[in-house]
Amino acid sequence: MDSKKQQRLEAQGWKIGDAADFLELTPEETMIIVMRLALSRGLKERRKSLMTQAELATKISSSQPRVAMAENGDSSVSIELLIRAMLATGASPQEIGQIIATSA
Amino acid sequence: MDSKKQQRLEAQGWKIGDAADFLELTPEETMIIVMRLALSRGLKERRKSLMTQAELATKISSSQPRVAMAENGDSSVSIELLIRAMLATGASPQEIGQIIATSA
DNA sequence: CGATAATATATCAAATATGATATAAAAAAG
DNA sequence: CTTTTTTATATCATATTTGATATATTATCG
Repeated sequence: MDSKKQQRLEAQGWKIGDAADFLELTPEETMIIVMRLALSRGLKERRKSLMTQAELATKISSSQPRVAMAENGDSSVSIELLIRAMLATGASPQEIGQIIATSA
Repeated sequence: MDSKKQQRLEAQGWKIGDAADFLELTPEETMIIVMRLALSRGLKERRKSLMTQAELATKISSSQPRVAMAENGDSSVSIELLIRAMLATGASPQEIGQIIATSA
């Protein structure tokens, strides 16, 4: 992994490093992170074609900055908020399940 | 409820529906709750054949009471903890995604 | 270009989720 | 039935997640 991407991930609160550091993550921890990133990406893709971050924020009684953090994979955003946001874009449980199923 | 009784009640001005209607939940709120319950059930099923609640708690650095709450669909348990617990029972992201996809 | 809209980053108090602990209740074993 | 194990419920201090706000940065458009 190049150091710029690493710096970005660490700035977002993730514990990502080189191969040795990476071993400190259990497979389960890695799977959770990958699921969250998959949901983030899916959210950004869906939302962009439908509405602004501010509009989505209103739909889920949240704020534009939090939607931005959700789409950027910030570690302070819960999986539940990611799912709530996905649903607010019209995503079905099937689509959400598919994203999780194919994330790792 | 049989439809005759419902018709009688509605004729009297009552709005009869299911639990979601009664609680005035949006479709999205309902979906989230159903997802959580599906994960709870899946967790309980998987865990029971493999280990005790106390053993699972240790695996996810949690406590037996919290695992009990997770399996009983307590609202104070996050979707993330449910997923972490599922993974600790050996469930794959595919299986977890499948549970979510088919929940609603 | 300059203006306007959209998105990203930082901070914060309040709400929610957390593991731990004690212990009650229920189930299983003997 | 009695003991032992397992699961459920209650409480609590701590940690995390939250929406709100201010504002910086970036994209869009005229």
